[in-house]
Amino acid sequence: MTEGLKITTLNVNGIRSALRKGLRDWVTREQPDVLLLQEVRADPMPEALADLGYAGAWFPAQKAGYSGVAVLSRRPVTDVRLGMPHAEMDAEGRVLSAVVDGVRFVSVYLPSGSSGPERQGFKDRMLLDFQAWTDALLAEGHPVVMGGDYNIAHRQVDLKNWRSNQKNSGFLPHEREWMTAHLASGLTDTHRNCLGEAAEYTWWSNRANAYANNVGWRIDYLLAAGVTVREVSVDREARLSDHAPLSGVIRQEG
Amino acid sequence: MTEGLKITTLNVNGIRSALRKGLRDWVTREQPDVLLLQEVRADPMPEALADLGYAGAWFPAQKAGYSGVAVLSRRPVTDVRLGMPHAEMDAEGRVLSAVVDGVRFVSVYLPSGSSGPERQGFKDRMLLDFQAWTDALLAEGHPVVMGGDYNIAHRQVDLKNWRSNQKNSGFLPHEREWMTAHLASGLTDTHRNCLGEAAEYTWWSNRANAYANNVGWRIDYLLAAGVTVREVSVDREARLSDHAPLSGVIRQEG
DNA sequence: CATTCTAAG
DNA sequence: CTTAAAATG
Repeated sequence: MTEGLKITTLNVNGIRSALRKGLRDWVTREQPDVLLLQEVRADPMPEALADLGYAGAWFPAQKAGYSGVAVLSRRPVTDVRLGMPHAEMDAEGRVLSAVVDGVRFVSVYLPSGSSGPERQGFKDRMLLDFQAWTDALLAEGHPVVMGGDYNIAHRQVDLKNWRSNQKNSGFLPHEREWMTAHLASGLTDTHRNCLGEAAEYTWWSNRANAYANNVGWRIDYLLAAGVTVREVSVDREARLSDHAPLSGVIRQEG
Repeated sequence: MTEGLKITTLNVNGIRSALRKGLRDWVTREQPDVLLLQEVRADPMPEALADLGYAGAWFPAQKAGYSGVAVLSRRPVTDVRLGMPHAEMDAEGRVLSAVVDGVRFVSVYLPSGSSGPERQGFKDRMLLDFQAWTDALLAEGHPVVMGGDYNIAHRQVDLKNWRSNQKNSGFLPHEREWMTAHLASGLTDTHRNCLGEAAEYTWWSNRANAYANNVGWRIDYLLAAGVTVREVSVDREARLSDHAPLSGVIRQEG
């Protein structure tokens, strides 16, 4: 039974750092049933949540200390899938999925393109491949919850300074159009669905005083197909990394 | 006039780390006239002591973040000499000297051999070259004060566990013999001279609880030729790095 | 600005 | 165990 299943997605920016900053306490308090983590950056990832009852799968990058995603769950996990059928992206540990209670949970970490044209090109190629992979996944007809760091703000309300960022990676027109098409392929933006225009940012740069001034971006998403996610919330106060945990609860359709 | 000149030698294990740990406060309190620093590990070294009145010379390693020695002084510094006339060691920034008040002050950082045979071989070659350089320096007939991290404990009293370290770099028989010959070439071990068998350790490993258990080594020296150094002391409580500052005061001969 | 990994001690 | 730098975000 998926009714009432609580789910959280979080870019931890280093699992060890997030543990230092209180991830264990946060998990103990919030009691998510499924955790979708990105940018784990530790191989092997410390099994620091095992004693809290979480098991699941890691998919690290080939390069040590870089990228990597995880799906952790307090309920049995089956049918783990590491990566997409595409060597280029899979070397960086960016897509991992597993089934819990009949729902396939996907942890995804799309690349940043902000370090230069080469990485933007990589990001653009991954957008194409990830959409193809998503299309095939949705065609299977099973419920899907997809969470992660997309490194894309969809609309103007999804970042503080949209005007000055129109030429910056993360808010480029073709990235925003990709996100529109991604959602149109059959995924609900549950955060927008629950909170509408009041949607909150999920990431703040470490530079300057971005967090204090709430100069943020909404680049983390909780998307759903064939299942409903309610009570979506962003824990802005958590400070477990430069991203905020994004959580929701699975409810029966209708 | 060199009478009363206060001198300190210290392996800072990263000048920035030592600054974080209170090097500025320590210098303000102790008021050394000449500072001989080793393992500066920053290029360019922050000029963090300039406003306290210290100027002098740096000799960094070619490799960033590695080794490097400095001579800093509150009195005018002349005749700076970078390295020895030997390319192999000078790439690692291990010997630097300068004249203050007619005395040549040498900051020396002999290599560690503990990481393997290759580095022990390098250390052994440097022992030969450094002794030849020292012989030539002493032959000039001017007063010399030489301070630094020799990475050699001379006698059994100079380390806590001499028995178990007889086959470890830093207490190898040929290293100890080299130190005996080094002193015999005309240098006084001012620390032993002042404190005798009560000589204190100057370095404690970061591993285990070496400092708390005083499992240390005396591997830093303040040596003198043609000039007398009195009131030699080790500031075990300073905790500016894994080494303790070793200080003394220059007094007139006799 | 913050992270992890590396080489080195 | 600790450091500084490198790469990366």
